[in-house]
Amino acid sequence: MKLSKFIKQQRKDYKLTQRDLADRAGVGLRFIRELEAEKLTLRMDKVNIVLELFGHQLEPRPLPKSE
Amino acid sequence: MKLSKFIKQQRKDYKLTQRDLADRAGVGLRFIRELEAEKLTLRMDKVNIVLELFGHQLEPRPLPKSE
DNA sequence: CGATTTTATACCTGAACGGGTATATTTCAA
DNA sequence: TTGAAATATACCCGTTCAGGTATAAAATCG
Repeated sequence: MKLSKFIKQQRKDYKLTQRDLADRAGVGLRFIRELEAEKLTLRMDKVNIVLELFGHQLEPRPLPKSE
Repeated sequence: MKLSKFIKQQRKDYKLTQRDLADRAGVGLRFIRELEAEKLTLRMDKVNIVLELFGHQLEPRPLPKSE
C-alpha cells in the first residue's frame, strides 16, 4: 500500500491530528505533512519512526506486475 | 527481510560489484556501501531506485511480534 | 453563519546526506 | 605468495532535508 495513504489512513483511524502524530513520533509537523503529501525524498529512519507508532516498518516488497 | 541483507543478496545473485550496482542505479558508490552497511538515515527515493532494479520497492509492513 | 481547529504553503537555517576521491583493508585468482 | 579487483574507511563540500515559524486556506462545529 502506498505510504502516504497508509499514514493518513492510520492517523484518521486513531483520530489523531497531524500535530498529534508529529508530537508522538518526535518529528516535525512539516515532516508529517510532506509524508502525507507523497514527498519521495524523505529520510528512511524518520519514516520508520512514524510507522512504528502504527506497528509497521519499511520493507522491500515485490513490485506489482506491470505489463 | 532486512534491507541491507536483501540488497547484498540480490547483488550477489546477479553477480554485480558494488560499482556495477551503483552505475546501473545511477547513484554513488558510497550510497551502495552505506545501504549494505545498514545505515538507517538514507533517503527513501534513492533506496527505491536501487530496489527497483531488483523488481522491489519499500512498503509499510507489519512489525514482527515482539513480546 | 462565524469561530476554532486543522491542514497547506512559503521562507530561513542548521545539520547531514551523498557524491567524489584518496587511502587502507580484504578477497580471490593465477 | 603476489598482484589486481573489490570492499571498507575517511575526508571535503555542494545540495537539500527537516525543523521552526508565519500566513493562508480549508474543514469542522456550535
